[in-house]
Amino acid sequence: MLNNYSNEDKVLLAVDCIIFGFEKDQLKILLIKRDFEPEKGKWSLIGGFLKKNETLDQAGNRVLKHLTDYDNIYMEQFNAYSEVDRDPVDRTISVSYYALINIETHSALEEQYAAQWFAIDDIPKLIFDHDIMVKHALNRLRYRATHKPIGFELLPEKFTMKQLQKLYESILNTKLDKRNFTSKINGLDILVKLEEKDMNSSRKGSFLYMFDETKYKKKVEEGFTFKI
Amino acid sequence: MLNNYSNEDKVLLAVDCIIFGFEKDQLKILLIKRDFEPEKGKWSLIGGFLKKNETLDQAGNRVLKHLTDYDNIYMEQFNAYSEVDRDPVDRTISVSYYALINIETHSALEEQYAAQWFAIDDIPKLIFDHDIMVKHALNRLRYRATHKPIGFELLPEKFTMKQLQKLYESILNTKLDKRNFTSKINGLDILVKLEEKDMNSSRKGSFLYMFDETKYKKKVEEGFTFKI
DNA sequence: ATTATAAGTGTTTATTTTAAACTTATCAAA
DNA sequence: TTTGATAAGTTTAAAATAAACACTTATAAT
Repeated sequence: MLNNYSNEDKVLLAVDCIIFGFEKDQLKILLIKRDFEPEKGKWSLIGGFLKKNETLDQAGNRVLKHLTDYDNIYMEQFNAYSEVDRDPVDRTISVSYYALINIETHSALEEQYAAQWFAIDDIPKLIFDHDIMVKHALNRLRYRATHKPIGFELLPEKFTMKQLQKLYESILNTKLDKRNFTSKINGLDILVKLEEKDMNSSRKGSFLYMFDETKYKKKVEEGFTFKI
Repeated sequence: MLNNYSNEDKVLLAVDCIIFGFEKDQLKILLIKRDFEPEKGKWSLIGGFLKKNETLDQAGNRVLKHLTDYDNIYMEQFNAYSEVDRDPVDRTISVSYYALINIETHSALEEQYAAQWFAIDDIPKLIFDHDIMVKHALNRLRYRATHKPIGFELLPEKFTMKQLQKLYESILNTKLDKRNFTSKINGLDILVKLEEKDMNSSRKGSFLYMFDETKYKKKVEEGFTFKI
């Protein structure tokens, strides 16, 4: 028997990232205009090739750091795509990640890379199989939102209860009852209510909240079922 | 800009399968004795390399067909493993699948391949990162069992309510109350109760059931939450 | 002072889940 | 043929959770 794998086929391995953000009460994803052929000028996910000496997680982080200049963005791997002709240039298998980022603090290099945020219900046609990746990423994010707290990575540091509700509504694609939502979230005991109010959206003003990071992360560990 | 990917690194892509079966009231996985170096003679998952002209799903099916001589085994991809040194021979990324099979009807070629079924709480040390793959596969199977009906692919055609309960218990690693379990399962409306009884386990005999395949598959589509 | 607006808050009902134990069918042995 | 042993089969009540639902309040602008 062989003790090497020299007869096996090698392939290119790409990492593609669905970058979720939340802005103006809308869930959005970040896309770039592809700047090389084929499909140059078409909208595309952010991606890159795995290098010899890095893990997939590292490749994903590298790709995101390049674009956003931030390290340690929250990412989760979710599926590998392997249709033989998915990339017309060369046989490429893609492992996809979704990432959650705070749009305000990561405004960074969007212009430089011809990147643009698109509301989730207004996504243009994407290259290759990227459309289906986005669909799967959204499903995964929905699952995430109903089994672990969400928002820490997506919302600004201080946010209103309404913003949090809108975040859930846009992820779950549904309307929620304000009273039920509030008591469910308060029941999780992951928020800190501040004295401060946001006076932009009403005369009365709405109290701002922050996540209690320790409690939040503990709940992420534990998991639960958030019934919508 | 380049319109090819000639500067990118290519890697080997493997598919590894965690094959679940259910026998003697126990959830089991099928392992083989690796017959080449390195780690020759050690227990290992069933796997193989992705070929140039097949998808990952096809590679998984090919690997399983080779071992069990069956096509169209139920499989689900669940994670890619990419630690740089995970395989000492060459850089290899593994995409893992779990498969569900009916041990009785797939007894097939196990001996020929030095394959052996191991109860899930009695798994030997495995090569490389296969231990962690098994752990993740079990988590995924647990999730599967609490969100879609399970059993069709794992149980014999006719089975008792107790067998089904034992299946759930071994997947979820918990004890369930017989009365609550029965009414929950009956509530799903996916079983057909036969006139026939299995007289092996008691004097009274226990009724045999089959899955109503149409209803079962419909529920698999829909999904639900099975609270344990 | 009045008005307009979004924020904030509680209770009741319906549904789901959990807990919990006795009866029944059958075979084997007396 | 009666009796005993064994696992199969069944139901209800209490508790917890989720869903439905509408009025009051704080504030800025007029």
